[in-house]
Amino acid sequence: MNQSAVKNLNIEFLLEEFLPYRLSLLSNTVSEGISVAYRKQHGLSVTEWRVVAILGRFPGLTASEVMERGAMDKVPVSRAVNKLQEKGLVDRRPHSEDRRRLPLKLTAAKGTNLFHKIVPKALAYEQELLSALSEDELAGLNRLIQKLQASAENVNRMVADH
Amino acid sequence: MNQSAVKNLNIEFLLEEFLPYRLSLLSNTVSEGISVAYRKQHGLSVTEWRVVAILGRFPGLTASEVMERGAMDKVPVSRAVNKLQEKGLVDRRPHSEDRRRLPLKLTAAKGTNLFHKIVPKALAYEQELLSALSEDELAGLNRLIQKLQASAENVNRMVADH
DNA sequence: TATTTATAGTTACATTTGTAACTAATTGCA
DNA sequence: TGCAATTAGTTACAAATGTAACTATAAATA
Repeated sequence: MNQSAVKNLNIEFLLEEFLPYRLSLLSNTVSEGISVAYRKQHGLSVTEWRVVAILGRFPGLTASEVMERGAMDKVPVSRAVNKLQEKGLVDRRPHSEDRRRLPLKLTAAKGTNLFHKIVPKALAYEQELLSALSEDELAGLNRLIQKLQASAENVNRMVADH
Repeated sequence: MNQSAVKNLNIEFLLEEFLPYRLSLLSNTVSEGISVAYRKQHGLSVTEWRVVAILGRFPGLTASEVMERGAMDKVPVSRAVNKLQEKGLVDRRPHSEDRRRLPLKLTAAKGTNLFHKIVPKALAYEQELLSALSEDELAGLNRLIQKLQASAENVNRMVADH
C-alpha cells in the first residue's frame, strides 16, 4: 500500500522540469565553478570580480555607471568598491566637475595585474564549459538567452503594472 | 584625448558577453518575477516554495530526500521546513524505524491548499516566459540546458580534482 | 537668489545563506 | 557486545545582499 510517493494531489508538477528552477540550478553550478578562480585564489567576491572586470575594460567609470553596466545593485557595488580600494586594487579620485561622482580605475600595479591574471582563467572556464556545444548550438544558445532575458523583463514589467 | 574608456589594457573582455554572467542575470531576472507569486502573495521564500513544490509531488520525503531532489543545501532545507511547520503548512512525524528521519507532508488543510494555489501561478509564469519561443526553440533550450548542466558539473569535478 | 527636487554614494537594519561544529540515532565491524 | 564510523537534522557564527533611511552635492524652478 505504500503509494504515498505517487499520490500527487492531482497536480502534475515536477520541480526539475520547471524552467526557473533549472536556470537557477545551472547558474549556481556555473557560478560555483567559476568562482573558485577568484574567490579562493584571489579573495574576491562575485561582485568584486565583476567590478574589476568592468573597470578593466572601461576605466574611469563611476560606481553608478559600473552598477548600470553590470546590472548590479547600488549597495553591493558601493561595498565592493570600498573593499577593492582597501586592497589597493582600485583607485578613486574626485570628479573635477561633479564632486558627487568618483571615477574609478584599477591601480596600475596591483589592479591591472590582477585583471590580467583573472581574465584568462575566466575565459578558460567559459571555453571549457562551451566545449560541449557545437558551433550551431552555441549560436542557438546565445539567441535563446537573449530572447529569454527580453521575455522575462517583459513579463516582469507586465506583472509590476498589475 | 579622452580615450580612457577605450584603453582596455589590451585584453578583450566584456562582462555582458560572458556566459556565467549572462546566465546569472537571466536566472535572477526570472527568479525575481516568479518569486512575486509566492513571496509577496504568500510569504514564502524561494527555498520554502521549492520544499512545498517537492512535497506536493512527493509526500512523505524526509528533509534529506527533499534536499537531494531539489539540489538544495542541507541547512536552508532544515530552516525552510521549520518555518513551514510553524506556518502550519507542513507536518513532520517521526519515522517508525529510524528515529533520525522525519518524513514530511503538506498538511491536508493549509498545505495542500497553498500548493493548489501556487502551482498554477508558477506554471502560468513559465508559460508566459516561454511564449516568446517557438516549439523548436523550446526543444533546443531544453537540450542546451541539459548539456550545459552536465558540462558544468564535469568541469567543476575536474577543477576539484586539481 | 532661495527653495525644492533629483542624484551619487554611504550607512543601518533585517533577511538569507553558507561553513563548520554539534547532538542524536543508527550501522559496521572487531 | 562494545566501540568506531555514518547519517539525519539542528545550531552557531560569519559573510553577502536587499530595503530604506541618510548625507552631500548638483540641477531645476520659482
